[in-house]
Amino acid sequence: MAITIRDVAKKAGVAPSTVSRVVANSPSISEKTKKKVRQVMDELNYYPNVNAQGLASSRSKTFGLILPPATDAFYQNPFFPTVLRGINYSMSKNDYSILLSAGQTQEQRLNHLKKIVYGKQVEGLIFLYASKEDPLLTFAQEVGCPSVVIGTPESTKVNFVDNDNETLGYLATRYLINEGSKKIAYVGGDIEQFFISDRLTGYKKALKENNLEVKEEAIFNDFMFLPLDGYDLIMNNNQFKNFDAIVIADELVANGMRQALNEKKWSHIRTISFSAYKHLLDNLMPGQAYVNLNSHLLGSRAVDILFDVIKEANSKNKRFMNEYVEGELVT
Amino acid sequence: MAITIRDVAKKAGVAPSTVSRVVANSPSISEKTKKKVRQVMDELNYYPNVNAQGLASSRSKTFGLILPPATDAFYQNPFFPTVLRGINYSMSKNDYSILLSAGQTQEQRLNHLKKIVYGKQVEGLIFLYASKEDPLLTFAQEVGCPSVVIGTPESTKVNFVDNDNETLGYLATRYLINEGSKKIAYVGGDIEQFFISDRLTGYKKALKENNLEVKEEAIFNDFMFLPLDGYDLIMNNNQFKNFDAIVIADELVANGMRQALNEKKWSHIRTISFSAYKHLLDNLMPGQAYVNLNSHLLGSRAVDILFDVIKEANSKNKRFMNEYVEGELVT
DNA sequence: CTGAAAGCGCTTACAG
DNA sequence: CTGAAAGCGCTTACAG
Repeated sequence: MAITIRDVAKKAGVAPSTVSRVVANSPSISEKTKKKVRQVMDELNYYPNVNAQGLASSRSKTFGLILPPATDAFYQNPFFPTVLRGINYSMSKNDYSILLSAGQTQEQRLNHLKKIVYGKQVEGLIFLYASKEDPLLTFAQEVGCPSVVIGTPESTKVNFVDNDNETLGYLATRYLINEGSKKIAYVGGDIEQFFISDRLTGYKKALKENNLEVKEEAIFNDFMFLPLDGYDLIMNNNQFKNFDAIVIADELVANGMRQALNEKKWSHIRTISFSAYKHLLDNLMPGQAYVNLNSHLLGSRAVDILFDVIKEANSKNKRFMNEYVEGELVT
Repeated sequence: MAITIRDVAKKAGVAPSTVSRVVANSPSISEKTKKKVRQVMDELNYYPNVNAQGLASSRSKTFGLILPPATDAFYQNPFFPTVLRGINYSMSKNDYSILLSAGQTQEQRLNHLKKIVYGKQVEGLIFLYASKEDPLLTFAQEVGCPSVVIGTPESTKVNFVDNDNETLGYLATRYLINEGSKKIAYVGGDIEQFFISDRLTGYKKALKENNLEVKEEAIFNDFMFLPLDGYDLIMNNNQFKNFDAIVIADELVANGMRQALNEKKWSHIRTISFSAYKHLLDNLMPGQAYVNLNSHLLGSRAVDILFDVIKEANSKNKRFMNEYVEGELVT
C-alpha cells in the first residue's frame, strides 16, 4: 500500500539497493544518481519503513529514556522537564527518536526495559536518574546496552553526565559567607541521590576554608523532597532561628522552607538553593541568589555522549565517558 | 545471535507459526501447547524482535507523543509532567510504548512526525496540546492516523479529552462570590489555548447569575503565561487594587501575581487559580483555594481512548470520542 | 559506482 | 488445533 523502496527504484531506473544507499547517503553513490533518486523520493513522498530498517540493520534509530520510579517529587521537580527539553534539543539534530520507559512497579519497569532492549527497539539508553543498586542500570550493563546516566552513579564503569556538585555546594556556601553569614545550616534531601552528599562536601569545604566550624547539628539530611517537607522542617524546629543562613540542596524543599521562614518572619535567615534553569522570576523573591544548574545541558550532552559511545562501540578496550556540566552562581 | 522464534520452536517441538501464536496469546492454540512453549520461552529468555513484529504485522505497538513547540512556559508548567505521569500509568497496563516527538522549529517537528508515521514507527498519536491550525494535527487527520488530543481542538472531527473548563471557570468564580467578593477580575493567558476562553465563559456566567456586571476592563486576556508576566501585570497596573478578587486561568501566571500582590500588600484581593494536581503545600499559602484539574487523568484517559479508537478502526462510519475529566474545587 | 540475491525475524492467510 | 510457505521492506556482503 505504502510507497516502498522498490517503487522508488523502478521510477528512478535503479536497483533497490541503490535507493537504500542513497537514503543512507552512502559515499559510494555518485552525486548524479543521488540527485535523481532523491527527486523521485520527493515526487513519490517516500519514507523508509523504520521497522524494516531496524530489522535488516539491527539499528532502530531510537534511544530509550529511562524514567525513575514514579514519585510525585520527581515529576514535580523542574529538573525533569528541563532535562527533557535538553534531550529533545539534541535529538532534533539527528534522525533519532526517544522512546519512554514505562511501568509503575520496579518489576514492571524492568520488564518493559527488557522488552525494548532484547526486542531491539532501542539502540541505547539514557537514565534520567542515578540511584544505588538500580536493577535497570545493572541490566543494561550486563547485556552491554550503550547507556548514559544523568547524575553520578555508584559504579565508575558507566558513562555519565552531571553537574560538579561539590564545587557548586562550595560556591553556594562561600557566597553566604561572603555576605556575612556565620552560622550556616545545610539541608539535604533524598540521601539516595548522590548529588546531595556531594553538595554537602562542598558546603563543608567552604566552612573549613573560612575557619567556620562544621557542626553535625547544623546538617539536616532527612529523607525529604517535597515543599511540605521543607515547610514542616522549619515550622517544627525552633532551633532554626539560631542560624543566619541555610544551604538547601533541593529546590522544592527550598520553596517550602522559604514559605515557612516567611510565616515565622525570620527574615534574618538567608537561603540559597539550586535551580534547574535560569529563573526569570518564578517563585524567587527578587534578589534571591541561587545556583543555576543548567540542567538542559545535562540532557543535550547525554544524547551527544550516547552517540559517541555507539560510534566507538567497535573499539576493543572499554572506555567510559563522564562529563561535568558547568553551573553558575546567580546573585 | 539473539534467540529467535525458530530457536523456541525447535526446542519446544512445534512450528514457528505456533510460537508466534502463543506470543500473541491466540485462542486457537491449546492450553497445553501454550504452557509448553511459554516454558521454553522462559528457559531461552526469548523476547520477540519488535522490528520484525512491526514489519510483518504493521503494528508497532507504540504511540507517538506530540509535544508542543518548545516554549519554556509549557515545560515549566506542572501540567506537563502531571499528564505524562497519567500517560505512563495507562501505558503500563498494556504492552505499548511511547515515542516522543522531536524538533525545535515547526518544520522539524512536522518532518519528524512524518518520519515516524509514514515510517510505521507509531500506530497512534497523542497530542499534548490543542492549538489553532496546528499543521501536525492536520497532517495526522489527512493521513488518517488515529489520534487523540489533550485539550479542546477547534475541529470536532478529532478525538479529545479535556476538562470541562467552562464549568470549572464557573465554579471558581462562584466560590469567590460566595466568599463575598463583588469586583472580580479575570486574567487569561495565551489566547491560542481554548481552555482560556472556556474558563472566561464560565466566569461570565457566574457573574451574570449573581447579578454582577461583566466589565470589559476587568478582563485581562493578554498574551502571557510566565510568572513574570503575572508579576508585571500587577506591578504596572495600580487599578488592580480596586478589585476584590481575581480568577487566574494559568497557574504560573498566578504564582507571579500572588507574589506581586504580596509585595504591594494588597491583601484585600482574593485569588483563585487552576492547578494540575492536588497540592500538598507547594507554593500555595495555606487556605488558598484552587481548582484541581486532575491532569493526570487527562493523560491516562487519552491513552485509553486511543486504544478504543484503534480497536474500532474497522467500523465503517467515522466516529469521534471526546471525554471531559472531572475537576474539583479545593478550599 | 551499481546490481542481484540472500537474509533480518516475524505474521498470517491457507490448508489440513 | 497446528504447520508450511509466502511475504513484510529493508540492508549488505559479494561480485563486477
